[in-house]
Amino acid sequence: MRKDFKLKVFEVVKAIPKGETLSYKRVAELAGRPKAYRAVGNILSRNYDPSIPCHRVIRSDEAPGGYNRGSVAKIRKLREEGVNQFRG
DNA sequence: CGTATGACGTGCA
DNA sequence: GTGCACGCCATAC
Repeated sequence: MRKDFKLKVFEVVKAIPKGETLSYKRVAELAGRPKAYRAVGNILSRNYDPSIPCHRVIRSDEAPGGYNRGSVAKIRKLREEGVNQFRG
């Protein structure tokens, strides 16, 4: 069911280890819909959850993408965790 | 139920 | 290297 995709996305995103980052496409693949990276960002956006490290999810271009709290906060958090500049 | 949107990704000029 | 347009999927209203 498509709904599982959402739950899966949350599981995957929540499974992201500190200091690591996954691209929306990567998450979509792990979630089971390699072509639903579009929905991944959509889900995180429409369903922002404080228990989900969605800030560890970035674009495939190493770009921070967006963030409900502001892209700046996203980058800031990543740097705080150890991600120097999305360049691993 | 049906329509429109979006925190994306890839190709081409 | 940069900018524009299309496609693809699920969610929310």
